[in-house]
Amino acid sequence: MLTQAIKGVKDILPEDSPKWRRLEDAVRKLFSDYGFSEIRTPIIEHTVLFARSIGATSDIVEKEMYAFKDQGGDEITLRPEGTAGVVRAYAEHKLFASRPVTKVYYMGPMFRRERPQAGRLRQFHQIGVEALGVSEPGIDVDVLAALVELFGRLEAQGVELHINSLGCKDCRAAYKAALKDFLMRKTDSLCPDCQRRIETNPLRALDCKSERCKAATADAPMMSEYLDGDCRAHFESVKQGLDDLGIQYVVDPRMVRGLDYYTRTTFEMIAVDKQGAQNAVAAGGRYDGLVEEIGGPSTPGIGFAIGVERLLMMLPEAGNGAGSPQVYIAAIGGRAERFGQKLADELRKCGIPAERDYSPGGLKNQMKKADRSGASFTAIIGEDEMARGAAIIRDMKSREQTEVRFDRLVEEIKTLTRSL
RNA sequence: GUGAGUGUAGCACAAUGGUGGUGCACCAGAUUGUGGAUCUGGGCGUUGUGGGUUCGAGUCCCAUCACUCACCCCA
Repeated sequence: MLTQAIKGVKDILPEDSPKWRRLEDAVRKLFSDYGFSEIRTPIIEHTVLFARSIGATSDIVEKEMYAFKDQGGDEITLRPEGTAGVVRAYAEHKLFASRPVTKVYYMGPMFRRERPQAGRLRQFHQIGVEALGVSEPGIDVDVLAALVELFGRLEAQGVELHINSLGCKDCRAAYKAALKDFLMRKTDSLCPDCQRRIETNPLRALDCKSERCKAATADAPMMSEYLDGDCRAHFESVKQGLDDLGIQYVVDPRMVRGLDYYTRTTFEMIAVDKQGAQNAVAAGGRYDGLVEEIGGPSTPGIGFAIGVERLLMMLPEAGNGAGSPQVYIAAIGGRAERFGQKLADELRKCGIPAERDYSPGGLKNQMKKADRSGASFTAIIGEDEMARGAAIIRDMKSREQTEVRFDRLVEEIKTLTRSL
C-alpha cells in the first residue's frame, strides 16, 4: 500500500451506508415535523470564527483544530463543530431581518485532531439543530423535545437526558469566582488534573471522575445557588415545560459543557451504560451572546449536536436492507448476452433494479451469483431461448419457472415485481 | 499531549526458539443448461517494517510504523 486513510478518519463502506441513510432519513423527517429547515454551511471557515466563538483558550481551539494557511495566505480551519458556521451564516445573510425565528438543522463531518479511540475520531459526523431569535424558555423545551423524540423514534436504549443551567454571563462570572475560591482552598485534596483545572476550567473539577475530587468537591458551591432571578425563572420554566410534555430528565448541577459560548440551559444525552468514556451522545445548550460576539445583532439562540458515530454504536443492529436487485439476468452465449444487456437497461429505465453477470460463465455459475445477489427473480436466456424467442423467469424462492415471450418480457417482470 | 495493549491468509484465530496450521470465505469439480446442502480438490502468506541475539526467530531484544483501548478533552 502506498498509503492508508488518515488516522482517525474512516471509510463508510457499502455495507455500512444503509444504516447511515436510515438514520439520516429519520432525522430529516423528524426535524421537519418540529419545524426545522435544512441549512448547509461550508466545511471550511476563517479560523477566527472558531477562535472567537468556541473560546480561544479551549482545548479545541488551542490544540485540536485543523488550521492552515491557504495559497493566498488566508487562515482557514476545517470546522470542529457546527454552531459557529450556522451563526455566521445567520448573521451574514441577515436572516434575523426576514426570519426573526430561524430554526435550522444540519448534518455533516466535523474535524478535530485528537488521539482516536472508541467513539472519538478525527473526522466525525454531527447532526445538529439551531434555533435563533427566541429567548423564551418554550423554545428550549421544543428543542429538547425534538432531541428526545429522535432518540425515541430510533429506539435508542439506555440514554438519559441531563440538564443544567449555567446562568447568564453575569451570574456565571460570579459563580466561577466563588468556585475558584473554593477550589483554591482545597488544592491539596485535588488530583493533579483538577489542580490544573482551577485555572483553565474550574467547572470541570466538579465533573472529575477521581474519588478524591468527588469527595473534596462534595460541598462545593453550585451554579444553581448563583443564578439570578431571570436565569432561575427561565430554568424553572424549562423544567416545567419538560414535565408538561412528560419528558424524563435528570437535573445535573455538576454538568459542564466544553464550549465557551453556552449560557443558561445546557444539556446532554448520556449513554448510561458507558460510565465515563465518551458517554455523551448528544449535547447542546443556549448561547445567547454568540450572534453578537461574531458581529450580528444581539440575538438569543439554542441548539444541540448529536455525535452520529456514537449514536450509531448504540442503535439496534438492523439488516442490510438495500442493494438487492429484483431481477438477475443470466445470459449464456454472445447473442444472449447482448440481449441481456438490453433487457437490463430496459428494466432499469422502468425503475426495476436489475443486475447481471459482466463476465458470465456457465449457467450454474450465474445461478450462484443470482442467488448471492439476493434477487427475487432470475431471467434465464441461453441459445435455446434466443431461438424460441422466449426467456425463462425463475422465482428464486419457490423455484418455479415460467417461459415468457420476449415481447411480453418487460411487462411480465413489471407485474411480478410489483407485488414485492 | 500521556499511558497501556495488539500486529500471522480476504476475515476470525492457532503454532514449546526447530518444515507456519485450522475454521469461515473464495475458486474449481462431483452435477457438460439451473442457486442455498454435502463431498473432493485448489491458491494464498515477504508472520506490519527495519535491525539485533542465535546454528536456527512468527516466537527473544531494540527501533519504527499501524491499529486498539484508556487518560486528557469532547459529539
